[in-house]
Amino acid sequence: MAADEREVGQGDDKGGPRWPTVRGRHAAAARATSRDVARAAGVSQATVSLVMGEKWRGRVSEPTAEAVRGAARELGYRPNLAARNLRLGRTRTALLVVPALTNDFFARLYTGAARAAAEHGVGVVLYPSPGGTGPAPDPFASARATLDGVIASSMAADALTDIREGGLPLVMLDSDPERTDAAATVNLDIADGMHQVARHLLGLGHRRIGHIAAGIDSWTFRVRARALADALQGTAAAVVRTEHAALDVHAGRRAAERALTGPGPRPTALICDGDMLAAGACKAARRLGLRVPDDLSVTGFDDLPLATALEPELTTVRLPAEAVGEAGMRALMAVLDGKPAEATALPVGLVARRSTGPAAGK
Amino acid sequence: MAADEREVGQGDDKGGPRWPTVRGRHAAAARATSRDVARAAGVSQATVSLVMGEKWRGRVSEPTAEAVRGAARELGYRPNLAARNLRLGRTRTALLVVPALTNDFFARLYTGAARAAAEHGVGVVLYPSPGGTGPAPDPFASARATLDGVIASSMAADALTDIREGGLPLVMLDSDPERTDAAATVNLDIADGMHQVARHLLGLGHRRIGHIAAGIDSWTFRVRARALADALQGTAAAVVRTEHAALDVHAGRRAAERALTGPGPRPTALICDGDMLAAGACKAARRLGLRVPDDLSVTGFDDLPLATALEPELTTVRLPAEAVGEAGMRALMAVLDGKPAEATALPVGLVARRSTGPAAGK
DNA sequence: ACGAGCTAGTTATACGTAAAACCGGGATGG
DNA sequence: CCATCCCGGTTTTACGTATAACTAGCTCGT
Repeated sequence: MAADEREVGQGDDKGGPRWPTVRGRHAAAARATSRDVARAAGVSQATVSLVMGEKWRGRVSEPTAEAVRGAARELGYRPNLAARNLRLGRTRTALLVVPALTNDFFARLYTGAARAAAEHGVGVVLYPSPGGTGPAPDPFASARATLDGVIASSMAADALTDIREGGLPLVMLDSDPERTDAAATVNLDIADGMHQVARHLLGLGHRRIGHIAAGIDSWTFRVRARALADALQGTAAAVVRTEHAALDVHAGRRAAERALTGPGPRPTALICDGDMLAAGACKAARRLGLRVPDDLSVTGFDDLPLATALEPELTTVRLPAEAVGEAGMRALMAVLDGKPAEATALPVGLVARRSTGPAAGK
Repeated sequence: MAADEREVGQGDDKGGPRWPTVRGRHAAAARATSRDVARAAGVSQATVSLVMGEKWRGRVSEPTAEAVRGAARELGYRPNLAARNLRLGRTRTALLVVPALTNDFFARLYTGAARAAAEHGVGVVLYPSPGGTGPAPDPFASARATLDGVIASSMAADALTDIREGGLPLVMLDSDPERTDAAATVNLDIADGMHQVARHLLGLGHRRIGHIAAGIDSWTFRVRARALADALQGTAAAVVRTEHAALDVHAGRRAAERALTGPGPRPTALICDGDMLAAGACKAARRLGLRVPDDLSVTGFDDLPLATALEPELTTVRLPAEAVGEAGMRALMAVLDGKPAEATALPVGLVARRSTGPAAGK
């Protein structure tokens, strides 16, 4: 075939119209195509596709297949994924939307999602929704690949409307299961986690509890406040103080100082919506001359590496972030396979360490 | 054209061979193509392409362009990126290879790279090289997109050989600038950082120094050890003890215990190759009844959020991780624009906090 | 002996986009 | 008054792959 006589990456030599080569300036030395491999192996391009696609059993003889593989190796052939994606109409790529990776929870979530994806032969593209400044482009353009589906954390709220418009199968993480149009949801049983914290502190005799809450309007934090109230309902204990803070140590310290120095009786325990906040609360206690856990018990949420780096080590609620990512990816795979939507809730567990103790002055 | 008469997502009606639709099972309700938009707007597909590509000035009249935009909006048209990538032979996508995102340094590095990429209208795909178990697929397959270039941390060593074979423009981060085939390199001035640490401790009167080193064979850690030796050369101080540890709190604590309880005179200061290790060292000190910084000074490396969460706050070397990511991405963009390769070195700075103090028993 | 079935391939599309080349017709210039 | 240029498009083609449909040659059962 005339078209097959051309050199790798060169235009053909017919008299027809010539197009300048529109490759990137660094075209990686004109990659070999399946046609180049075919020519080198003396077979048709279709045969190369068959062999490379592992679908050649009973279609191509072993010697021919080996010749193709040899030629491919020789030429350093790698299939052009853009072409494959176009042909197949699917990319085996999922988009993961999270607020920020510098938050360890989401980094772990990504890790789990990536692992589950790899098991399915799927890639993961990230869209860290730009909460701060910076350009906030179309998530789909930002993820420069066509996508098969999307997994989104409800905390990446600012990107969600764009994403719904994408019309792709969507798995929501940590979102209100009551009111979501997602194909599936994966949640943590945050309410149970908060109940465990409350029971733990009640058992230690605490009656006056402070809540250092995340100053973020997100389902998971609303659930925590409600669950805490529920758990203390009908007991001798109560939330005597609630302070809101951004999710970092500094903000946590200041919120804890407010909680500990405000009017009324001082809490004997602080429940914090995150380990960072708890670390801040510990610093606040130290500043105020309170010992943890003797004078003040502190609990966190997340079980970051930080929790065991602190002194005393933090009593906290372990959130299985990787499991969330894995479950989310598996749910997406199920949806893509046409299986019915599901709402998964993963258990969380209190990890009692040394930052909680019997209530002081009981 | 007969081909233009077809319904969205349907095959044409000619008598020719019919192929079953090979789209994903969840084909997102058969997305509109540029041809559909063209038909709706009463123009040719080429015109749609012109208008959507923002290259229509002087080629398409304003009313026509507006009609196209209207039709596109109406149909929810989004260009098929796989097709665009195939056509253009470039994807505006870069691959970032890092060891793990759960390491805050690399999470920040990613953040910076993603920001710089967004400024160039480029997307970033991650390949967290699987240091542990799990499937370790071809990085290029894992990133299910064709790529314009690669940015790789030298710490993701296990993936590097595959990557070089990809033949893509490569920017190396934190790698030996002497011996790399990368198109550009971005490094931190780690040696200077270690010199600053050494000077700081020398100034505080420390003479016996322990080094809690990362048990990872990577350029950055080799540089640290060498720089530390250099800095102490010709002074009254010396490294009296070196212990290696994995980069986590627990390993750090055990290494520090070895360093503090081993034979010979006890170090009065521990220089740690990471904040996690330093946190472990602080725990070791507490276990051994040593006060930080009164009895033992401890320094870290990284300046993680952890550094200010600890008590006392950690003296450490701030590594501008985001700047590394940004510089790496900018270097890649420059390489792709055909600009000459460069070797960038970014400054690092000591942050003196409370975990270091005058040498005990001087 | 001969058609059916199998083997080992080949041929012919089509995916959706970008853009070079082409083209009708009105304005313009000499 | 005719050649030229510009405007506003259209036609055509190629990117590289996957796969349905076709086919030549061979085997085998009856």
